[in-house]
Amino acid sequence: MKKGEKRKQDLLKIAYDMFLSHGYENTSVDEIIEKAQIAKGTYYHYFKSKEQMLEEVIEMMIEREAEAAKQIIEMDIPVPQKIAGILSSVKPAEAEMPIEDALFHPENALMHNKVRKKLIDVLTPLLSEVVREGTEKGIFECDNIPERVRMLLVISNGTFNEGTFSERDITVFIDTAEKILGAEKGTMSFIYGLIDKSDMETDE
Amino acid sequence: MKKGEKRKQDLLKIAYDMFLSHGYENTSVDEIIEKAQIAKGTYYHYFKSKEQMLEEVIEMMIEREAEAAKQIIEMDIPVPQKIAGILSSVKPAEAEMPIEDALFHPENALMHNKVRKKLIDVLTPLLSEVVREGTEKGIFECDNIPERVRMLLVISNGTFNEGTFSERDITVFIDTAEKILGAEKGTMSFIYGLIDKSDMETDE
DNA sequence: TAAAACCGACCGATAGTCGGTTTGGAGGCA
DNA sequence: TGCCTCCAAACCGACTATCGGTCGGTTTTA
Repeated sequence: MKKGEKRKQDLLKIAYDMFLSHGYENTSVDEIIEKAQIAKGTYYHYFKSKEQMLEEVIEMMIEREAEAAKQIIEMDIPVPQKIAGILSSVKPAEAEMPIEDALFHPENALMHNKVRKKLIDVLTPLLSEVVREGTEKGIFECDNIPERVRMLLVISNGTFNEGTFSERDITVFIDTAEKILGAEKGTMSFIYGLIDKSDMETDE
Repeated sequence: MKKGEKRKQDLLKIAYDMFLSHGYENTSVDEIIEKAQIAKGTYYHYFKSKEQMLEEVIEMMIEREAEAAKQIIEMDIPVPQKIAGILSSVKPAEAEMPIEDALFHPENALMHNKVRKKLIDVLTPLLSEVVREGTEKGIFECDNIPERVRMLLVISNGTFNEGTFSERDITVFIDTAEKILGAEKGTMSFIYGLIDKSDMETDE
């Protein structure tokens, strides 16, 4: 890696950490260059704007998530499990990350949304391939697979990523997923056990 | 209405127009007070910050949408039509508004998302009541109505409000809606005719 | 020796502050 | 009723701090 390339990666890493811990809006370019020990001019030698830097940071995040998804696909596990695994990428499950937590603070809605939107775009084709595999094995029966998959991702995202959710939400989600993909009732019910109950409502 | 209250409403109206036409981020407080012919201090007498003003503007928008939804519910039309009508509130249909158009410009992602998130919260109970009515009439058959309704709103929002969508998306949405609510196949297919094709992909 | 990397003073715009002035209406009083 | 007092709400605009971004120039590197 060339000298400049290394520096750029360092800057991205620093920004990545700061954006997540304090939010994009609350992180100033001055703070970034101060932590990186470089001058303003150097920063703008590598990035044409703060927002363009955000795009690259998001790119980094997406690539990681996509890589994780691809690994799940390669695994020798039942198709429904693969789907559940990838679905967990959109929603922060029991994964190792304090990363995602910060993403939910109201402060950085901008980054939050850019990430999720792109993530859905990236995951749709990957997950579609898995579903197609499932139809061949007779587990699912449906047409328009990419559209259905995207819909699942949108639901998962919109249901489990916005604040809290209830046990019923999980039940309904499983039911809906089965119906969208044309699966036997109960095929996906194991998902219930995978959901991270920590941010679930306890009452009602 | 007291003097001050009137002024505040005027300011909100001005901000509402400007936020929609130029975006929240691209509208400065200076521009607002210039158009309103008041001083900086006066502005901050009514709003503690620009963002807090945005909250109030959004509140205004939500109330209007909710009011429109309530009117649809009161109407003497078949239950599925009511649902389609309210669903159209989340998604800009052939309605009279140049309003919504501006909401989609990438510039004001912030406002866009705040509005949609809140709108879903407000519409969920209203639409749930309609669906309950539908179950009584035997049109739908499902449990956990609020959760299912919210899911429908999330899908509608995530599918038809993010950039472009295809004819297949509509087909799949209708199919999914019927399955989520436990309706006969074809019950909701008239939705197809309601979708504003103007922002639909033409190719593929 | 040229390009890439780097520097930091400077700039314009912007959200928000602050100390002070004006206004209008409620209450006291003749 | 008419007038005065007084206080809070309404209003003012100069000022500040911060921030993203620019620019002309210097140093490093291959």
